[in-house]
Amino acid sequence: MKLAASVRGAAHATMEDVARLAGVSLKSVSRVINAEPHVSARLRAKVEAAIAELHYVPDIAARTLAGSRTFIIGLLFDNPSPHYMMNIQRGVYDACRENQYHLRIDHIDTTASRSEYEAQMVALLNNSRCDGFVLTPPLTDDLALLDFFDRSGIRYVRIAPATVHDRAAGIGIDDMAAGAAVARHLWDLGHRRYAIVRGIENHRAAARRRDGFVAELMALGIDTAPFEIDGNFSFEGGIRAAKAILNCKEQPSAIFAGNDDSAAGVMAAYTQAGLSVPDDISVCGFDDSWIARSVWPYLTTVHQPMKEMGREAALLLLGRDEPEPGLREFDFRLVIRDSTTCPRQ
Amino acid sequence: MKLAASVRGAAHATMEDVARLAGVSLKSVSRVINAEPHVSARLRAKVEAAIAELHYVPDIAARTLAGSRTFIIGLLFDNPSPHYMMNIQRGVYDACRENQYHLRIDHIDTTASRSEYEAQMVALLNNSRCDGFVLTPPLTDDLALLDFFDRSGIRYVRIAPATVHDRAAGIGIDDMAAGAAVARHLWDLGHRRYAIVRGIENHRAAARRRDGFVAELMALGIDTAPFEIDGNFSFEGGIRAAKAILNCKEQPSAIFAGNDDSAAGVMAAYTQAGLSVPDDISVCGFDDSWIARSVWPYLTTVHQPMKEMGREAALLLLGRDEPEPGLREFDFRLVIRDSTTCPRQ
DNA sequence: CCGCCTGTTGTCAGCGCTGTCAATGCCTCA
DNA sequence: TGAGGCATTGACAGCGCTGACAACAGGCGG
Repeated sequence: MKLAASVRGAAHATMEDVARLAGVSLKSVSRVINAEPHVSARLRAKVEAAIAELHYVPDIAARTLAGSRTFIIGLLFDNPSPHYMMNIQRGVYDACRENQYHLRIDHIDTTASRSEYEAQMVALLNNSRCDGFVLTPPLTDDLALLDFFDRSGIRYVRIAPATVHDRAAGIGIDDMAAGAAVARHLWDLGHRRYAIVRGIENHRAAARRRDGFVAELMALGIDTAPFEIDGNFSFEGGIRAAKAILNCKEQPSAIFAGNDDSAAGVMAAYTQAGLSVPDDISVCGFDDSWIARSVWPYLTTVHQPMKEMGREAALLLLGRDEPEPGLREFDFRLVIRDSTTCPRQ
Repeated sequence: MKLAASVRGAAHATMEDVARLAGVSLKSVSRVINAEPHVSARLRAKVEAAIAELHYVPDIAARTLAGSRTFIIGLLFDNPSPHYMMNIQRGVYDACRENQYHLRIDHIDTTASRSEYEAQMVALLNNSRCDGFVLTPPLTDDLALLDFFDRSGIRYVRIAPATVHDRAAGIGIDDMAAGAAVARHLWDLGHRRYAIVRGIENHRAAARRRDGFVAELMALGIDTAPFEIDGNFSFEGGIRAAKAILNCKEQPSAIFAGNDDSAAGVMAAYTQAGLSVPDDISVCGFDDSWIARSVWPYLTTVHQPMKEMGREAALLLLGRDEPEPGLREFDFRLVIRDSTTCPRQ
């Protein structure tokens, strides 16, 4: 019975089995598997037929040992929002699995002292080598880390890079435009007084969204600059920020938060203060993460295809050759739900 | 410079280097690394000194290829709550990393038809072998899956098993007692009318919490059985459940939800209906996941040390020998926050 | 004093694949 | 027609480790 056979560790087919069946050399099978050049169509066809017939799957351990690749991709993060990371992780993970790669997840603490920071990087590499790293914000724009990787000859792909796009491959959305889209949505609703809840300090992409938001507002003809305050990308940070906003003399009618977690915190604080979202205050988040639909009212936010972005990042690293530098831009989408509406008269 | 040397893929020390430095055979080094018996203390000390001096780290690929272990642990899930999974994953992941193991995450759809279901299991194993699986609910109590693993001679550890504890190792809390603790908390607050928002149907541990909750209420002398309705462990499910509860003739003053996500949904629906949590309705969740502190009011819930449980599960699988059957019980903790209070007069 | 047993250490052949280098066949151009 | 060049294929030596088995030492009873 097939099932039983495939299950009990019963002799998986090896490359040698394939070579024998196809009547070619071991090396030729290897060439086909690795899509190397200089392989005739006829040979390739024979080998592929044999592979299919035997259900052959290459052994990663042997490939790693013999070759120079590790078949591991690293995902590096230092982001307080688990929702955000989870979506990216899912995409990276899927791409890895489909290609017989493993995923390694590592945390780097960017707030550590300089020397501790370097120690973390060295430990990262000593611990176990990998074929490339996917960098998420704020690591994406951490020049020290990029320098370190460049010096070490280690490949990486940056998610949501805000600076030096010519430096390795990047995946992102047009953050300025996304911020502008939020501004237009709120402006069209009739809002004229705004507050901004910022992200974490070194998250450059979040800063660009804020810039796009403000620039669009200026273009639209706003008369008072938005009140700005840090929100730390967290629910607690959002609560603190909202309390600060509630203490302002001039109350805004709309708030743009750096991510969904802090937006949820803002909504909670307003609700707690006896005010209604969206009737008393419109709130807009960013990311369209899980939490955007785990709060009431459902959050108006900007959807980023995080999973697809993570997937693309991994795919770039999977190839044998250095991914082209430059930014791969994905589409964002303003998702209008229940947390934004027209301001009270 | 040390850093540069360790970084540029510069000849990692191999077992042979260690053997030479320690003046012993290759095999002896291998024995020390694998903690095999029949190694004298003196030899072990020499080898360990050499390992430390060379910063030697065994090569997983070589170990996998030569030996019978894969150094991969699989985490299997089919749970709609990402928060829950994330915490477990973190624990499993940490344990793997510390021990130079890899983590593989796989999804099994338990709602698929019987034949599709079997196909999923076979694919699981064909795809890439691993040294053992960590099973999370509802997979934990899926007898078909357990049978399949037993037949295939594959090791596994069950998280939150509700049945057949003698069948392989299990990790969990005393779910009956946890449900009872919630009952007592609500009862002491003065509540006498309850509703229960159930989890997903095949999640046996959730059913046991519900049983413990009801049993304790009976013991305490409740006169009306709680109204029960499914909540699907999701925010949306919680909203639907709350709407159904709001349609009841007899309104409860307290609701016990199967997990935090559905509890958050319940709170949102009540708030939306113009009612106040906790003044009009007390709500208690389960798990103490991220969302419990990402909603307002902060959720009263039961804390399970999910990360530690995941960690322990992985550790059991890491050893060379079959983990002892039986349940390892962890402590839960009722976390009283803001979503529960005394009922209105 | 010998043989046997237990505990300890070593030898060696691969695990399944890739990189290097060599061999082969075929085409082009002089 | 022959030399040179390129495309295609193959032979073979490991990668770093473990499993099977051999070898050796010291302690014991007879």
